[in-house]
Amino acid sequence: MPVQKIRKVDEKKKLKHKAIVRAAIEIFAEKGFHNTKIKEIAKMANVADGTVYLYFSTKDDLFIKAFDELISEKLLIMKELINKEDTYFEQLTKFFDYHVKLFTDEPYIARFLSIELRQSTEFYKKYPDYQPIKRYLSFLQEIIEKAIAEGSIRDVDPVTLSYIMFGTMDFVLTEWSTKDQPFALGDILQKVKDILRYGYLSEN
Amino acid sequence: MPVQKIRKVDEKKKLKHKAIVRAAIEIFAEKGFHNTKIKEIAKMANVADGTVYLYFSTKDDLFIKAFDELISEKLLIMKELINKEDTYFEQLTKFFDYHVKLFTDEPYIARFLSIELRQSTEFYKKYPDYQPIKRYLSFLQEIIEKAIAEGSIRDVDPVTLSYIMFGTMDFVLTEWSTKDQPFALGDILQKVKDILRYGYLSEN
DNA sequence: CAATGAAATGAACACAAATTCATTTATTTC
DNA sequence: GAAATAAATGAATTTGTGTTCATTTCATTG
Repeated sequence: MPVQKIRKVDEKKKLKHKAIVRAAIEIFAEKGFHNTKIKEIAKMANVADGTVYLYFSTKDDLFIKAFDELISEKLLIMKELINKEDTYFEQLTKFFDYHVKLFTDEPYIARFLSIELRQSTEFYKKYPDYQPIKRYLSFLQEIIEKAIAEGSIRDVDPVTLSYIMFGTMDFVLTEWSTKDQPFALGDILQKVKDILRYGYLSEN
Repeated sequence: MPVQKIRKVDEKKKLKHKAIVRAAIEIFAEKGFHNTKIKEIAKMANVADGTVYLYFSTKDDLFIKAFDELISEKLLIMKELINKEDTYFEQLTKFFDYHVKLFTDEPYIARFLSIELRQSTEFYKKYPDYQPIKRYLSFLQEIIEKAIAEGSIRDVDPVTLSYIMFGTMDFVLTEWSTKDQPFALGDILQKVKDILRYGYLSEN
């Protein structure tokens, strides 16, 4: 097997690719898909407008790939973090915290997630295969299934619970990021976890 | 007090206004804000392009007013329906059902709600006063407060519970409407209510 | 039933922004 | 280090669509 020569161009290519994606995420997040100009992304990534089209075929393509990379990256970190927990119950509990942490560590990320979720309705028709949240939800559902098997949570429908968890966190994060952080995320998260654990029925 | 003469034009005006709004809701819902052309709305409402601008100052304005009217209408119906329930606990329970009913009775309505929720991030900066979901959430929070006072649900934070309920229903409806009705809404709704009532903890 | 004014029309305008491509610059090869 | 190849540039092109406004149609009034 011949030693693969590492060409200078290839390194550069990867760097540019990354720079464009990062810039894209940031600006898409801030302004939404339709208010984002390729010019702006190019500028932030320090490349010419045309260069963007050497790496991505269209604006749609850039958006899709940017989001895909973001989700993949976050999912990877999530799996690493989660797998350190001893029980599946703990994994489920920590899922809330890590999700919020991962999608708020840079302030624009949460906005990108919520924007994307909506935009996806638009993309769904054009690109039926594009279901970026799916993997993320599947992972959550697996944890739920294991926690049920473990006996630490009761036998609820994993899909339903995943919708509740994700839908809630998404709405909370959307409110939070739209309204310029009107409430302490940690507090509300604690309350969410409490309600979802014990339900809202009176104890008696 | 002189008897107000009902002028033919005034009636017509109201009719056109309504026709444009209805068309707007339907097309915005189907295509999202940016993929909707005024021309199309005009066509569906059976008016000329320019006529739209006699009733609404800009496309933004039309979108905002259309959504406002939709929410107002739905909220009104919701209040009527809900007030027939005897206990606040029942009101809270039925809120789920009515919400889903109201936003799925015409197939595009749910999509409009979810699109709007997202778009609002974009509009929020331009029009800070525009917070259409607020009234709806407030109403839900009032019911929660009363149910707590009544003693039928435990003393949870009303805002948090309203986020859980709304966020969950919104995500469920988004999935449902995006994916061309992949699951029976009634079934999943039942499961959602069960989890939120009793929580996901094991009974023992 | 004229005369007046209001409402409606839709072709034309203006402009923003995605994409292209002829040209320039950088990298690799022998 | 010269020739060949690859990458990058950004001005120019193209396209799409929100909005305007001169003109036409319709409604009201006395």
